[in-house]
Amino acid sequence: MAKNYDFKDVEHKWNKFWEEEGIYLFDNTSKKKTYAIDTPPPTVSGAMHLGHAFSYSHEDFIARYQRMKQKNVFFPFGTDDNGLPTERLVEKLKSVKSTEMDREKFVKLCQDTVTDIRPKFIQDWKNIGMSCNFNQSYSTIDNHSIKTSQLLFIDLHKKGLVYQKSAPTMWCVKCQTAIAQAELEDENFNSTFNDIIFKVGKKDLIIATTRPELIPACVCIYVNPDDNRYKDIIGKKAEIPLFEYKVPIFTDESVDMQKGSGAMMICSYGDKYDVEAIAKRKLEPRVVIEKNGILNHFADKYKGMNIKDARKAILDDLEKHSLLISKKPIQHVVNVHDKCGTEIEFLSSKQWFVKILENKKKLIKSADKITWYPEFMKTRYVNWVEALEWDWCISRQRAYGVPFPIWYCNKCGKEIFAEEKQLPLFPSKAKPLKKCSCGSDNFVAEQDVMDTWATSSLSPQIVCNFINSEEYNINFGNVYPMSLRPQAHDIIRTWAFYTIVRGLYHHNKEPWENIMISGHVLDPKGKKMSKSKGNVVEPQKIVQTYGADSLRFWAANATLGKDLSYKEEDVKNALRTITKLLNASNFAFMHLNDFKNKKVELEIIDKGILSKFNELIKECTKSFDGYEYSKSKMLTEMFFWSQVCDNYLEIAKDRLYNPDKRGEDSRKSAQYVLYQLMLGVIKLFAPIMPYITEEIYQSHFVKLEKDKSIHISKWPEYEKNLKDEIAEKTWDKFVEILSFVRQEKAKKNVSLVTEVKLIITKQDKLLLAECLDDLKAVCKAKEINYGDEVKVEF
RNA sequence: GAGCCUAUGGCGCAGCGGUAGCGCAACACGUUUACACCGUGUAGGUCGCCGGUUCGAAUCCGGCUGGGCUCACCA
Repeated sequence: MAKNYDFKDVEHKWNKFWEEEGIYLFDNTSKKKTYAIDTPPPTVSGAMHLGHAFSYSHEDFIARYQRMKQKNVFFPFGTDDNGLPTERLVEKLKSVKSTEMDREKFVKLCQDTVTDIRPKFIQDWKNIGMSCNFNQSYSTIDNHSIKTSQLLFIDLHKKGLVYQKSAPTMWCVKCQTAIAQAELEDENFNSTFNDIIFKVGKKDLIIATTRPELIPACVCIYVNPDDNRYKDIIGKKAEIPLFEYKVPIFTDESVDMQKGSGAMMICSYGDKYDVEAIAKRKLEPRVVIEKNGILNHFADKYKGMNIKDARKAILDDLEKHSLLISKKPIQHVVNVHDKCGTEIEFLSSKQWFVKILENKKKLIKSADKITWYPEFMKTRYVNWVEALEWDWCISRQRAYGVPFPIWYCNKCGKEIFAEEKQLPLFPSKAKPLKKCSCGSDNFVAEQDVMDTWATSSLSPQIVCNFINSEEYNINFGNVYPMSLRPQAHDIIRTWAFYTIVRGLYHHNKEPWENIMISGHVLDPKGKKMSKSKGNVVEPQKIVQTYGADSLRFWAANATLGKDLSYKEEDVKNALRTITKLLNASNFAFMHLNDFKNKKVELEIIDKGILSKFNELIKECTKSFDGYEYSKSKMLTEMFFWSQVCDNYLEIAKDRLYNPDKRGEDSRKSAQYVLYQLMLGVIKLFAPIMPYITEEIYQSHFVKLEKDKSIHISKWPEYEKNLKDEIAEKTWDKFVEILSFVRQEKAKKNVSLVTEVKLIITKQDKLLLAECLDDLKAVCKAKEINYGDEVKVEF
């Protein structure tokens, strides 16, 4: 059987069984304690990647462990399938451009596409053995989620925690939407640092810039008040090269005299510094870049060019007019949009913001009310919150997302919020229930949609059924706050942070008791996996080749929060353990035909290993309770391999095969221990390797155990009265002598079945008095004699 | 520039105050009635460097160096 273990068949068989039998269903009528997991909804794409397989395995270990601890595990599954990532996916799959399409048609296309690919995408999660409540799966754009998101947006408004403001905001000219600080990424670019001549009267004022295309956006010049070079021009006006208008020259202490020429142009808007300077001086901005990245009338003859072309044209013209002194090549780091890699701009636009900055302290305090695994990840959260400089911009000028439940009065401009009974709502297809206070009933719908994070940050409210829709039948207050948020570390600043914000703002309570952070998967050399490097490993291929248990067994090697290098060898190794489990249980049940699970008088050596196994249970339970599944896995693996297989099975053989010689009682004792050890080991492995453990459980144990599946059976419990120090000591000494004999035989290059004479000390004899027959048999000793030291004679 | 993590046999990792462990790889031997997808054994590390605390440090503290992640700067 072992040789032909067909994991594909086995995995398929048990997946079907679990689903049909409803093994993982969440029972909301149960009196058991609930353990609720705030599962990350993965962004729908073509396929699951290895990083997903890695961290979702980790959370499934915990879910399965808690289920075996007889908790009522609530383990919902959702997908995140709207917003920019989805739009980009649809554009790619369908070869369309949202900006060139009718919005309604594009939205429909998005819905259809996602509906189409979602089942196959979710199948990847089922294939790695996730024990989620797939029957209760949600999407962040289904009606339930839209309603939750809109209702809680209105709640934010009622509480004064959200505001609309027209201000310079971070903007992506490619995606043509505002973005939030959390969506910034750094990228290194080659550029030039250009020294350009501005005229002040007849004098030359040199200004260094990397962004010459923003010269027509310049509204003033800054120099440091202590900078002697520029004392004489302060208060005068500088003439803008090529564009022939003048701007004032101000002093400001924030100017770094060492940088560039010490004089800088303030443009609308080059960066956050510009935004602040223009606001501080109350200057009239000249916003030269339009939302699509094209320069406007402020750019005169460069109007209609994109940023890159304008930069080149302006530099060329400056050079022609001898206004460009130098063009030094530099490499500098620029903020780009994480979704498309485009350099971000600052454009003035009207956006919705959730207040963050005024509540930083409270948000930081929240970190202490949640237990972080591992603890140092809390620091990342705290650092991020401390460093925040912008409120959370949640509006996006995109097509496919949760709409804002808002209209504006065409007469007086007042904003009208939808009423709760209207939700979920598409404002363009509905009207406010009442007239505007100005008497008008002419409204225009808000066109923007919400950022996906504005909805996925409500995953606890969505899955715990805050709004009480029929699709979910969970009482919110009973499940919220949830027990655990599992996620990877890259989204602490987004998902974890935003979920905490929403928890505090809506319920004045942190959303979960615990948060468990996984690391990332690296390639065998410890480098990030990326398509461009060609070092990407697909989890479904691993599942095909080595099985889901092997993939999971490998993933269980990772300690929390730490990255792990992927090595195929390690996955292969998992298969070894699976085979070993099969062989060992086959051996055990060869000898358990007549076994009735009844307690019998145990031999001392059997008491010894049971006592040790009892300690293992204690350690594994402790590890799992602290989310250290890797420790539990390692300890179980070591115990199974070296104590159970290498030693106990060998020791027990004589009694199992020769009851006539050794006595029926000694065989019964071995049977009992064999049964307990094998059952215990597969239970300890069950959260990690659900298929092979179920296979063994169902082929052998289910006859005597009452549980329908190992995954709802009881996690082994530490039993105080099994502790037997003398028996353990006996076991240790026994194994020590056995190892010594093996060593001696290896030295002589003889087979382990070679018969020998064994000499042990009188002290050892005392300790081993009750198991000398076992020792004799397993060492193939013709006789055991006593001397001053342990010896083997051939 | 700042914060966090990290440095342990060839490789991947555990250990986190009591004189180094696991898996892979290597080597030798062994077919032994669960298993050659095997067994037994051997070899291989003064735990990055310097200092401190301690009876005692891979383990705690400080500094340095290297690696990684994150944030900031970005005229």
